[in-house]
Amino acid sequence: MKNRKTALQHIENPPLRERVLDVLREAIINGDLKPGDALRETELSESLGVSRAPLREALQILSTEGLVETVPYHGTTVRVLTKTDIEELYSLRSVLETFAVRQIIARNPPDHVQVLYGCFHEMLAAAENNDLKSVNQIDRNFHTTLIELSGHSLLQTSWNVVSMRVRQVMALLNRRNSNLTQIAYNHLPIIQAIEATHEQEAVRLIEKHVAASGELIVERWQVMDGANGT
Amino acid sequence: MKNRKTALQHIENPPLRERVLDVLREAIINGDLKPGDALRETELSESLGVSRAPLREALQILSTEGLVETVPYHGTTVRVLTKTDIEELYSLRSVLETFAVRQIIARNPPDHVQVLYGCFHEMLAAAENNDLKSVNQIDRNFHTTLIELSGHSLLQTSWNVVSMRVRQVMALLNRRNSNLTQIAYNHLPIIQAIEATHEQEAVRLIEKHVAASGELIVERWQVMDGANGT
DNA sequence: CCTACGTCGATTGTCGACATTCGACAGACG
DNA sequence: CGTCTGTCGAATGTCGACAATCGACGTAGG
Repeated sequence: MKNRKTALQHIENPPLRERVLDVLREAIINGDLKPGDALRETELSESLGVSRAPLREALQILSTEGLVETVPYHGTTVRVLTKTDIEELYSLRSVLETFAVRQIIARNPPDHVQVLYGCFHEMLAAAENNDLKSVNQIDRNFHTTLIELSGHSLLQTSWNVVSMRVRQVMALLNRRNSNLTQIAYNHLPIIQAIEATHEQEAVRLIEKHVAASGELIVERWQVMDGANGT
Repeated sequence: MKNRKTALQHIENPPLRERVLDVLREAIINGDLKPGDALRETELSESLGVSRAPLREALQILSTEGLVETVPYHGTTVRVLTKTDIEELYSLRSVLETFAVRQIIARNPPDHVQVLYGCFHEMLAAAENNDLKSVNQIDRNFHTTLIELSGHSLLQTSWNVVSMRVRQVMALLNRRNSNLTQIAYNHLPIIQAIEATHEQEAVRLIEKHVAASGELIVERWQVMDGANGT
């Protein structure tokens, strides 16, 4: 029985709370649950077919992740995003990704750039097929990979929170009619700068990349938010 | 009844889970609960005099905060800190504080430096009284104030996690026999650089300040960890 | 008609009991 | 004697029911 070659897939048995958590997170991130929506415990637990206990635990986690807002004795709602929230989101994202890039260059590990090039080529292929959904997914994957390659687990934890909120924002305003191939090629110089271990250049490019993305979002947000504010 | 002048204190009525959370957090941060200690639900709920439901919710939150580690069906333990954890902790802390300082200088709001000077003078007074406990508390307060003054609520959220772990580490190796007055004066140039809006200088000083603090901790950690590792 | 109070309903908070999981020990088998 | 298997116990996971809380509505009083 020892050292069996055929690596059988490990069977997971996650507690209910994990399943519930994933379902709710996806729903929020995909925009099925929109900001401001009330998450009533009784209602949700019935429609999910679980009791309130694991549901509440899932909501707790979502709350600390910042995807929902819980007011004691008053319930839980999907977090409403303001313009300030988005600005903060992208500015912190820039800080974290910048740090990741610096770490990658400092550790300069072997064949890590290859993984990034792999992402790039995938993205390019998807872009040429005009496959918006895939491009978005690979784009996320690229940035998450950047964080992972830093080898900094605490950074990764912080990133998860930021990353999920970015996904939520993106889902609420899916970038249509953009030049996908252009988006893909935007990532190339970043990879090259990392490969060449040009820290300053890489940092500059990442900051520009994230800032551009953020400004695009904030711009569209203004339109969506409509006529509130001065 | 309207516009009553005497500002009566608002009476809080936090759910049990909040109380439990605070108690456990304090216990971990203060070192009453040491890394590796098992947090058995039945045991804890009885000694705290609450049922397992609010206790579990508190543990969930501590888990996402990274203070404890929960393995499904196996229980919760106080997170064990490795040397790598501490290095990561202080490197991320440096990134976040640096960002905060840049934000403060960029927004350059009125009389914010005064608050920092206030912290400094308090710390100096405590240091001259050789009051280690107060110095530590004011030191924490100084850095938290720095984050708050950035006006970046998302940064504040991320900071909380880092901050609590730093407290935990500090409690496990309380810095004895240090020159308290020296510690206090270390903060002065940072405030001055912020006041003069010298961004580069301020960033440099903060990085140095945090790095020095981190190295001191890691050094002592080596000793405590004893004879494990090569 | 307006204000202030009391009541109601809906929702969250808390509890104790039961079900499930998993490691560890002990015993049977080769 | 070593290995495998079955059982047991202690812990977590889940559930349904009850209690506490708070806003909103309706009503009595001025």
